[in-house]
Amino acid sequence: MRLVIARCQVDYAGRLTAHLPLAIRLIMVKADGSVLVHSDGGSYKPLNWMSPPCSLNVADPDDDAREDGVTSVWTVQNSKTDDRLVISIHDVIEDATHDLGDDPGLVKDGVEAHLQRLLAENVETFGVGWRLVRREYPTAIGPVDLLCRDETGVTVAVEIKRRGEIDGVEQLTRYLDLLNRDPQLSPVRGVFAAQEIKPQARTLAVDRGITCLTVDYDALRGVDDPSTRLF
Amino acid sequence: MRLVIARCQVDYAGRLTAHLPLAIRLIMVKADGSVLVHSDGGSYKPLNWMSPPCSLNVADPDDDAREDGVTSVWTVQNSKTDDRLVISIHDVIEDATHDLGDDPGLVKDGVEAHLQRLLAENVETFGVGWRLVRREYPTAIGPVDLLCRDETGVTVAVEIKRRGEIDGVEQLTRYLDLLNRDPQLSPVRGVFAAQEIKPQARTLAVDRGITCLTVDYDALRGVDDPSTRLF
DNA sequence: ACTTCGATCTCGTAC
DNA sequence: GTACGAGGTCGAAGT
Repeated sequence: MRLVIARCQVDYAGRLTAHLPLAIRLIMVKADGSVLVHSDGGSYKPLNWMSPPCSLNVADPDDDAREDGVTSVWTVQNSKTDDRLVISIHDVIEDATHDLGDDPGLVKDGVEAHLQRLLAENVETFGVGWRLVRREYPTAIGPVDLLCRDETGVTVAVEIKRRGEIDGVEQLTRYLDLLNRDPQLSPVRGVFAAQEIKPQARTLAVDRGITCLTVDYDALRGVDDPSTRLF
Repeated sequence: MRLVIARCQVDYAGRLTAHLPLAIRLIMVKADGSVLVHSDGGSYKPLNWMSPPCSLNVADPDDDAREDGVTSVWTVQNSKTDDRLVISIHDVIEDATHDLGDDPGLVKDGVEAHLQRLLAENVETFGVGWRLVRREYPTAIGPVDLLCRDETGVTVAVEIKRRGEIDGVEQLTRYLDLLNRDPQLSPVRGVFAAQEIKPQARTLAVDRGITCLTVDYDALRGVDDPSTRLF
């Protein structure tokens, strides 16, 4: 990884065009060739960047640029698209390179996929006698998270979210409209399951006859682990 | 901005939990207190980070950690939420601080707002004889991007997106429901215009009788009067 | 202050 | 490889 602190100007042309006026910034060149331009604020997103695969070319400025104080022009060109980042460097304040080696990568826990897997493996969370028809049941407008049958054999579409908001209720409503057109399945009822359901989403769901279920992720994970089972 | 190259382990606990095994990484501490942990690959997103407002506390490791080789423990705590990032530092390879000053910020061109302006100025893109009634036509549930009349005088509501997805079709549907209640306007038909329309969004739109149109931004900018361009 | 929505979204994952 | 949805999304514009 190469870290350069420099007074520079940056221009991006690709999916849009963007321009950064002259200022001191950090330019990070990663081992895979990607380039990030960071200022000393904001959040994790760089002001400008180029994603891999790309290549960096360093050239001398033309006469006009040299007169403006440019000492070096870095062109970062994406190898697949025609996206291009041009960094006009005026002054280099620091330039250091370090070998970081490979990164073992991030391990995450607690995202929606885990919740869906846990619920698929424990459909009795919804009620005794429930059966899973399939996970990611396909429809023309996208897959339904879980398709189940309840203890009476009625089909149930389950929408799972980490945080239940109105969008999720709308999504489930669309699925129910579509599924209920299929005489093989109809009537289909809906369950909206989330770790946390916003009051507005709950109100809308109930108004549409959709059952809401808040799920305790830690408790559900506990069900999976025999050592923590109560009996 | 402080740049530290260090062999470290990182743990995040907040909206999810995440863990980074021991490796050499770049730790960036920005002037606003935010912290970014980058590896030497991937794209612009850090492996882990803490957004402002937050504070950094440096402490000595406890005995267990010290035996594992930890020399210093950095705790970055968000001031608003209870999100917390814990960086266990084993070896510091470099530690440098630079004053970057304020950044004048990014100037962009080519985003959805520009697409809307271009289409408003070139309604014949939709068909010969079309007229623009107005841009941002106000309704009780928000403004319709473009309200037009087609060559037969029928009112058309146009929803514009850079990338057309299901949300946009839902939005247009709500506008059409509302506009069709107005006897002065009814019948109103819909056009969903985007640089790129996802198959699922297209399916839903067609099912609802909405016309889909993919727009070539560069071609449209080509027919545009150069004097009205941003740059 | 709060909400809504776009984004060079990025990133994972299923098909 | 492509397509789709989630995200510790971030950030800006409008209310």
